[in-house]
Amino acid sequence: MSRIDAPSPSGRRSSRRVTLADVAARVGTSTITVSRALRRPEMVSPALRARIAEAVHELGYIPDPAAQALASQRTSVIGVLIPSVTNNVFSDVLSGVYSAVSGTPYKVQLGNTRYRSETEEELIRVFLSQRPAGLVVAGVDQTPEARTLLERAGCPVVQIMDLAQDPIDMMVGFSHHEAAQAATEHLIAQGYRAPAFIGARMDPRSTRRRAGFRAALDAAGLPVEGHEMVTNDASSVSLGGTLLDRLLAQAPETDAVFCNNDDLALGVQFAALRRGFRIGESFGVCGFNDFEVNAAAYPTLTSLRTFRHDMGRTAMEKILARLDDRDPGPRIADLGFRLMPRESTRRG
Amino acid sequence: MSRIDAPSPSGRRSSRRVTLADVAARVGTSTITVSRALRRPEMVSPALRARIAEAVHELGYIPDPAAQALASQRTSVIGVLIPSVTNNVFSDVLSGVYSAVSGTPYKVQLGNTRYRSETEEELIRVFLSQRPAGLVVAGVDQTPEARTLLERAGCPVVQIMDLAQDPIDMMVGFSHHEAAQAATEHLIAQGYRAPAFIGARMDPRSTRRRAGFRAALDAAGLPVEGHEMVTNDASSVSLGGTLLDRLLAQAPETDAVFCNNDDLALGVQFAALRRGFRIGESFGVCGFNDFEVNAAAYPTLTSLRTFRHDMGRTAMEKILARLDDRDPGPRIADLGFRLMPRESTRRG
DNA sequence: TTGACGCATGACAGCGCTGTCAATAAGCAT
DNA sequence: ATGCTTATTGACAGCGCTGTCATGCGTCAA
Repeated sequence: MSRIDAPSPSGRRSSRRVTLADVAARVGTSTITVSRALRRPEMVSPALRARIAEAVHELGYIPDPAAQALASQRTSVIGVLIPSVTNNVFSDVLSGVYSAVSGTPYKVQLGNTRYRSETEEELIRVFLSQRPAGLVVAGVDQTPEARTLLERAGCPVVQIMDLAQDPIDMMVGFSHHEAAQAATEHLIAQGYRAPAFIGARMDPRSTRRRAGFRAALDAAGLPVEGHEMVTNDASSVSLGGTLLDRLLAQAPETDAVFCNNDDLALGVQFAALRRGFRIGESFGVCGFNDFEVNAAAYPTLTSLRTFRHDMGRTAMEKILARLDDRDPGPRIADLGFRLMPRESTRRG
Repeated sequence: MSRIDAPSPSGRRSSRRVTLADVAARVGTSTITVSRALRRPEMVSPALRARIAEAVHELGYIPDPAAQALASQRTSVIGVLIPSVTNNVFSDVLSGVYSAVSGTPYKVQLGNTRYRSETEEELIRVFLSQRPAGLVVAGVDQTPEARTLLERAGCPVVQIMDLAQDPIDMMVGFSHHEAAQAATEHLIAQGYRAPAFIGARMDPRSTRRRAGFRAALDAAGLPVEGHEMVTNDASSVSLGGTLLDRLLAQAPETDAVFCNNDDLALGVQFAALRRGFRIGESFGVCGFNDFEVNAAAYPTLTSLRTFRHDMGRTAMEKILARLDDRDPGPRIADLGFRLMPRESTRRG
């Protein structure tokens, strides 16, 4: 009984898988040559290569990733660790990731850290056990253990969404501190004299944004004390309104709000409309990220545009470049940000 | 030279992987017993099991998924095929998927079909080549080839987001036709006499929603002709405003709009505020899905709530139940919908 | 006491592929 | 013609794990 005719041991599948051996038998060559024809075509003569390609097509051969991984000690899986799948920020990043990876033989595997570093560390272990081709992690604030694991990963690693001086390997992000500072300076420049900060889900990046807000107030000689309203709860539009209520109870003189993100800013704006505030004139609102809704909102909502899609795409392109032995560019890529002034801070 | 001491052939990794053999050697048992202790603990005596667990912990053993997959002809990967990673509808579904899968040994692998059935079919082939433990696909409108592939997949398959009479295997969704009809009936019941439909990204589910809209108008004896404004472009908030402009140019008598989704509805509402319409009174707006923003919007936005998180979670629970030989419940799960009447259709 | 039975454990092969090294043919300068 | 390099192909083993079947041992009814 030849190996090829043997039924699968478990009998779970009715149709036996088409293997390299089947293709090789059809062409009359060896399995290793078929393998090479598929993975490193330049090593196989054009004539043989064509016959192999034909047989592959006729038989509908698809490589078994598990066997490839086991034999080669590498996979085509690129792991992406993000804190949330519902946060629009990360869906944009993901769309960039997928746009870069589509058309390549690599696959994305997502890990949801839920904003918890223990979960992140655990997921890193799980991913590494798969010998991934590359890894993308959100943020620069990994635990020391996680950092060590990643440094020894033996594959390209990109930290995204933030910047720091000591990349594990590569980094694609922007300065949250500077971006928030620029936003706050805009409020001050527009003449608002009592700007406040509203924040939810105070992760490390949000904390840096608050620091940028404080730096701008300090530089302008404006008081910070009492002009912040933050929570660690998950962000939402309605929470923006809630936090505005609390803020105004605490600091009624507030004439502008810089929000951690656009959801909160939208919620603030809806609540301000209810209160009859003249948004943009006596009351300024600025968001963060600049989602598509901002330009359509009533009034249109000032924000700090971040390049989330580009971050995902660039991170993945750097990994792919390294895997292909091409130049991945600078270790640290600062994608910057851009102030988008709109009606909500127009000042008449 | 013992096998265990042999250097890895490629030398790519500095630290050799901890294998089952290492654990077995430490405990003084065989690899197969260690394997069983981990996968089917009831087959191993408690005493041995405890010593194995200790050795696993001390050595930091993590199984190699590729080797497991190759030997057992099954993986712990559950594939999820969705049309978009940025559409909030699918991020909610995903969060449900991840909530069900977290804590289990299964991993989610995402496929982005980009609303194209050829891409979907190709991804199904790629996923099947990995022998997934289960598969989740969006919609019920697979190509005949895709259907055949999925029927022969040899693993649990769940179609989500929609309902039909002939599930490939299992189905979790709701009736888009009935939901849209209910929304339109609400507009009519509130006294709007010239309701229109606005839609973008007219995929099969959107098309069924339009059919529901038409059915409601027909039943009420109201004209459909000229009261629809649709596009196949991707949906966005600003597009809602654009489509409203076009609609009003075509049918100025329009006194209410039922939108394909909440993004469009929000855009319609913003544009209507700009035009000075009295939203909810002389001009009604109704969305679809009921995102969190709706309840906070100004005015609050009527919508049809769908249970997206639950769809993802239920689909995954059904797969996990089948994998554990538990009862997955009915083949077809109708999660329904719920009208959420708010200010935007209040009628004074 | 004996045979049947179930439980716990082990030996062995092989999943489908690729790394390594060997073999052969072809090309080329001397 | 000779020796050497380059291009093309193949043989073989083994990646780390699990399915299958075999073995040993204690239990229990007859």
